[in-house]
Amino acid sequence: MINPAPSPREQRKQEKRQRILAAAAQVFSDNGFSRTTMSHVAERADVGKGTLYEYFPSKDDLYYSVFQSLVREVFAGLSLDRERETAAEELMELNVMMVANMEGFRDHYGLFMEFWSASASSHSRERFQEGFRELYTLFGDHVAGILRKGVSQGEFRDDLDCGALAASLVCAWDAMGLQAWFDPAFSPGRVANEFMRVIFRGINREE
Amino acid sequence: MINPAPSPREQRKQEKRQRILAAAAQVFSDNGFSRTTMSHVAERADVGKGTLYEYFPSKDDLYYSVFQSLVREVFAGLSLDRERETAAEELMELNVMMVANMEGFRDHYGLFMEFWSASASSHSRERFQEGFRELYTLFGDHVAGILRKGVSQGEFRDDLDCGALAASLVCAWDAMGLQAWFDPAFSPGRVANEFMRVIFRGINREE
DNA sequence: AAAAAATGACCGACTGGTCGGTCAATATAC
DNA sequence: GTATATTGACCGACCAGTCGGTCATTTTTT
Repeated sequence: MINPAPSPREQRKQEKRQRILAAAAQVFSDNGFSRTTMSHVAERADVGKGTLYEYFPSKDDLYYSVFQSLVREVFAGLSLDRERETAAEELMELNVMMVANMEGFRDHYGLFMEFWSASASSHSRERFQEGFRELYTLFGDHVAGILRKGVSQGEFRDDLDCGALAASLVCAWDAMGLQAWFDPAFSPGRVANEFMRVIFRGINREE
Repeated sequence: MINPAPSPREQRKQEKRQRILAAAAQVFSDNGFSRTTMSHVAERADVGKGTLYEYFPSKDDLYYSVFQSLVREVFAGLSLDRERETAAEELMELNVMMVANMEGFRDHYGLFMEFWSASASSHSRERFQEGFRELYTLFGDHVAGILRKGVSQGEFRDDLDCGALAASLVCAWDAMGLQAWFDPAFSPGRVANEFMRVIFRGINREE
């Protein structure tokens, strides 16, 4: 153990922090950044307004913390370490996880949208941009890695631009989630599957 | 002539309306909705604050008008009516136009992001959602139409789910623009071309 | 064609309300 | 009893939207 021992005091503090974070996520998600007030968050978290400021220095910081915790949650929902025999299997499994994630995070898409737009114009846009860039490059690199593995194992054609293709896959998945949020009739599962079918036919080496 | 004659007064009014709209687009784009003040817009448009309210009933309305005018501009940048011999040609030409649009609108992506998020949580989310849905279904239907044409002409495989595939193409293009905005190193041209190459291999009937 | 009258575009000081953040008072933990 | 945590009343910066008044332009009158 590196961490000595969480004093009960410290522990309660962490719990309260989490409670505030959860309440904030909820309220931000329902009302958007500028229409949520700190009092509202406090009420939802069942603490006094002043207490919020014991845990987070400002509204902006609270917002950013919600962002961070959601990003972490997204990563947690994706297990990127499971290795499979073939690259195709890995890619397919990734697709399944993405679709599951899209459906699981449907409620949070409003939040994500605002985070995007925060990274465009918010007061603390740099932090958000940085966070997103990290997310995308990490994920994109992972996908590119799978593609390269497939190429070197002779599963996929060897004339692929793996970096570019990985980027476009990430884009497509990303935007499907967005569409699904927009349009209740949109079925990410159906669209993603048809999409992957075509992609596979496009990248597989013909025998 | 149906329109009788634009009195010089009326004409100047229209011009000023445009000037305000342009200034507002600029300021909203730079600062985001909630951080732009009407005074700021007025200053940028070089009119008095009260004048704004002669042309637009409220800040929300002004914002929505900027949205509308930008959507119109996007459509104008796309010529969807040009017919080509083959569906493949049409699709490729669409790709070229999309890439051109991504590059042309790079400066406006910040605005678009906020519009998205406005359609999530803004006070007038219904209007924005409606606008976006219209945009996407129109465009998606167009792409689906091209795919169906290709199928019936025997260019493309006949087992395609054209609706789903069209939706995923639209998603991919959409998100590429977004990525390009995020990451200056991202080359939409390169990514989109590689992407289309794979897609074509995936949808073409093998001989 | 010149003067008078009418119009409506234009303006910015002002108001009413909102909300992030503070801090003195209070409660709780140890 | 002291330290730590919590609270909500309070402050003041900020801003959308209003309104009474000004003035350039157009229309009507003479």
